[in-house]
Amino acid sequence: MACEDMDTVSLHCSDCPIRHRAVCARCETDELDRLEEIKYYRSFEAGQTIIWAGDRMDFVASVVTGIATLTQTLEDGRTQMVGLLLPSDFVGRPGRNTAAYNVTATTNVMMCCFRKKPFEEMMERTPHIAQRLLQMTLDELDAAREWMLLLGRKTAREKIASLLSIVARRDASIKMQPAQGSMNFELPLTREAMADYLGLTLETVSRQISALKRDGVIALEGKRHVSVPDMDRLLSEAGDDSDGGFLV
Amino acid sequence: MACEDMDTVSLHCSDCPIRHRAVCARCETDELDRLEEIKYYRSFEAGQTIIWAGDRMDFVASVVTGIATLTQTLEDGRTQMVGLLLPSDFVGRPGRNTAAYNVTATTNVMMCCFRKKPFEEMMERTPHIAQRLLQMTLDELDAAREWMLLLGRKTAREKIASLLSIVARRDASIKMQPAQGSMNFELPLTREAMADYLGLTLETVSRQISALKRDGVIALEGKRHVSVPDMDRLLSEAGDDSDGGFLV
DNA sequence: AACAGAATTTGACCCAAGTCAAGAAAGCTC
DNA sequence: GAGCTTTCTTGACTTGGGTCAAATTCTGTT
Repeated sequence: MACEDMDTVSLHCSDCPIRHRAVCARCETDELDRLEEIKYYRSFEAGQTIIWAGDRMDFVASVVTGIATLTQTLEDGRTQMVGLLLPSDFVGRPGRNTAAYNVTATTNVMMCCFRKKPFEEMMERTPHIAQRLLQMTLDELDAAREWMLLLGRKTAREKIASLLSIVARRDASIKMQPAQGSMNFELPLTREAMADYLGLTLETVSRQISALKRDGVIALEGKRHVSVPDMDRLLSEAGDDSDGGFLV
Repeated sequence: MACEDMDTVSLHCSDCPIRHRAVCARCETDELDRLEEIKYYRSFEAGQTIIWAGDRMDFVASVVTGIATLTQTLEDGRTQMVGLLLPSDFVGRPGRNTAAYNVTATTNVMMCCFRKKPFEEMMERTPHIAQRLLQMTLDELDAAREWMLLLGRKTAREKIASLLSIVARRDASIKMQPAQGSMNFELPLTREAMADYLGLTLETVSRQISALKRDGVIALEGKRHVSVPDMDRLLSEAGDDSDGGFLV
């Protein structure tokens, strides 16, 4: 009935370099053409706001390349990141037509957009799409809850170690490698964005990164390239019960 | 195609005093009988753990009466609440068979459970159920993100004011009344549970409640009954941009 | 009504992270 | 490569909320 490996087999647009995780292709091959019809591309420069909270949203989209963030803000300007969008991540909410969060490009971003109305109609015709979206949303909810534990109960050092291991894990999964032993990767976020992610100030982020470097947990080449000699050490600094049910 | 007011019309089990928000009844009346077949009730005493993180989960459920919490814990015992389950809230994750969080009854709790396998089969036959669950999960995700803003960026006083206004709003919606003007309600949580919700210690919770009382924002009768002379005042203390897109 | 145990409040003290401020380093453009 | 701007680091100081400890109030129970 359902596709056997829904998690790995996804819709591959003919001209997108990524596989959109939203849709399972094997089960719904006859829907591919329709999806092609309603899609279009938009690109954004680093720093540009893609969507303002409260804006009318007439599309849903997949991130093709680059990194974007979801943020929320209090009147006095305090801001909290509530989502980090990497390539293949899904943006938008079927069944709602105004955006709830600011979406900002932190690097140059290419998005593959689908007009919302036809996408929703397609969801009604092809139940597996709704089921797949439900899976993805549940995964995001788990990620949000892990993030809540981080925000509410972890120390600054643990927060930084957690963020580094999350980025390392995502990076490894893109390269199709296991996240263990020694690793290097690029930090795709400024210190300020990291602070907004972690509920800290950028000064504290900087200090804790320096401390982890001083203690030999990580090494830096330039400001953005991180190498981790021992992932297990980093994970234990993060305070997680190693099993790794973690994400975004 | 879809039911017009999916949010208000929900499945009403013949002998449950609540309407389960998971399923739209108007569209799927012929499925009611099947749902009756696979359901059963379980009750739990205050303080009892309903599900341990990592346990095998062979059911999904609706809370019928009482209050339960989802919590996550670090090895050293620091705990963070990541979900608050009030009557009509849904527990469990179709497509996953181990629990990710501890579920604990904070009051006596009655749950209406559905065996997972048949429930999932029903989801495949009746697409609207998956769509309804998707809506609910997206709502929960929004709530989680609002909660992240609270955990990451609000002061202790703002956190308390936010929690009180959330409880007030939920309480009002149960009583089918608007959440404005002056209100009274019961606090269904201990100071410790509030602390776990807010990422604080119970001492800080107590101090901030005393401060809000001293400043006339709230009044207490006993330890648990709260009256709010002016909801607008409370909301402004909470730091939200009044519009009220808030929840759980 | 008297006791026991839990929940809550309050006080005194401390420290992790915030604030403010000054430099240093890394990217830019011309 | 000189002169920008932006990003990052580091220092000095402050403070909000944590910790530890001791009342106080609430809830039963007998």
